[in-house]
Amino acid sequence: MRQISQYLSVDCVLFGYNGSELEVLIVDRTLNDEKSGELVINDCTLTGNHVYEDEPIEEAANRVLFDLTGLDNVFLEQFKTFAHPNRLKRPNDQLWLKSTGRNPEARIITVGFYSLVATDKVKLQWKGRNVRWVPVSEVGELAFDHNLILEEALRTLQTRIKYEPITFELLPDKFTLTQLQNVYEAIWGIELDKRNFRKKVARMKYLIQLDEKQTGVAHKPARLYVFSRDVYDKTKKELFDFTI
Amino acid sequence: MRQISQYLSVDCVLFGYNGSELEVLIVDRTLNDEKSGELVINDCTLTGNHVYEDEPIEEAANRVLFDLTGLDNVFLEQFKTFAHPNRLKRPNDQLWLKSTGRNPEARIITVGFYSLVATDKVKLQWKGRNVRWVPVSEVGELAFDHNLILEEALRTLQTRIKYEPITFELLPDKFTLTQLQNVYEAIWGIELDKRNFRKKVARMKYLIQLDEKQTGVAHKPARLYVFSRDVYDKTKKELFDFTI
DNA sequence: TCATAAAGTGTAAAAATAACACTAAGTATA
DNA sequence: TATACTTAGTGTTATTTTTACACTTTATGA
Repeated sequence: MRQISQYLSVDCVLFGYNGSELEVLIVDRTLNDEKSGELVINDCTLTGNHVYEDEPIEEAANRVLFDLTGLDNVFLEQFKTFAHPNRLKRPNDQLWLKSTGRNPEARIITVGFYSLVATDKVKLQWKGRNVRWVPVSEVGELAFDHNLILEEALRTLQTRIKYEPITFELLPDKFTLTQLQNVYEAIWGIELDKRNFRKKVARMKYLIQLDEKQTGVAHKPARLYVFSRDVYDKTKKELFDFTI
Repeated sequence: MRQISQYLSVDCVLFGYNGSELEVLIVDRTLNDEKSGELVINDCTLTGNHVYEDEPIEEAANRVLFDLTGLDNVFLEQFKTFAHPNRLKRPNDQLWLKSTGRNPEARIITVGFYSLVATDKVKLQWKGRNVRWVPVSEVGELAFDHNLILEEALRTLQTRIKYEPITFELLPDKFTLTQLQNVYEAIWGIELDKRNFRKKVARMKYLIQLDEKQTGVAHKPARLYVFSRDVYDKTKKELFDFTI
């Protein structure tokens, strides 16, 4: 077995929620011709970066996230690795690899992570590149194999929220039950019954009702809730059910 | 960004079922000193292999599986990637890397797959190395970070069988309900109520009762069942439930 | 004070879960 | 050939969960 030519990177699919739709963080990728200055590449990618030598991949993913959002200790989970030898063989991707000094023949292994962030906690910034939230339903063609990566991340998210209380990560610390319901609806792309939804979450002990209400809304203000990780950690063993 | 020194491999956690316990395929790793002939390494690993240049990782995983079992089209799923820079820094692992001509300083990225095979369909063989089924509960210390990989694979399996009908992969084509129940019990390490279990599986349309019975057993013979992938594929959209 | 807008609430029928013990049907053997 | 052995196979009841469905409450703003 000989050493093969390859690189290691992480891609972070950052999901956000704008109050009505599920969004994902997208970065512009532009390249100007060295001589003519002409714009030769102008498309979009997910957020990602290479992994430093001797850097664990989880650390690399956290670094990408921190550089983008200034946030630390954010929900971040590895979901799949993409390493097909042809994943970056489209002309623009080859051009891009060359322009950044990489061997375009090499395999680039990327480990996919997804992350959930409450957009109101975040001020975006990234090395002067244009970063922005885009509704998942409006994401067009992305560079590399990033459409595939986004699809897989979304599928993972849709499944994961059925069994794990991670939707809170997309909301402000204090939120209303309607907001919580909206998050599920946005991720699954379906509508849920309000009364049945509330009956269900009423069973979640880790959802704590506050003595506070919404303010500044032109209608009956809603009660606010918080997610208690403590209560969740204490009770999650009981929650394990043997559904087959 | 410069090219870093690293390798890409796959590790396949092959789960089997022996009729009462969940088993995993384990390989001996031995190394003799070149001069003295003395046995310097004698431990065990999961089954895995490097990924060829230009080979997709799924293909590499299938290749490992095929070389071991002669089986093709077996259930095989990627579950996690392990790439910590120190994952192979124990003395025996360093020795092993050197002896196989690899730079022991390099990072070895391994993509973990797990697979379910009905042990009665399999005749083991692997490049003259000693391969054998070991009950998961009896697996001792493994080389590399393979105990961690096994743990993660098992955790994934325990979760996955709650929501997806993959336990059939561990059984002969025709199986009894008791055998099916035993598989769940072996994977979860708990006992289930027979009557309640049967009520539950009775709702699975893709579980087809045959007009056949067990033979050669010294007691009332059980009805045989098969899993119908066709029926499953047709109904699985309906099965998507919005449990939160 | 009235219009507007979302919050918040209950019931009944159907389905799923959980706990629990005996009879049936083969083989083996005395 | 009768009996022992062993696992297969089955039903009920109480509780919980799910599903479908519509009106009242409470704040703001005009």
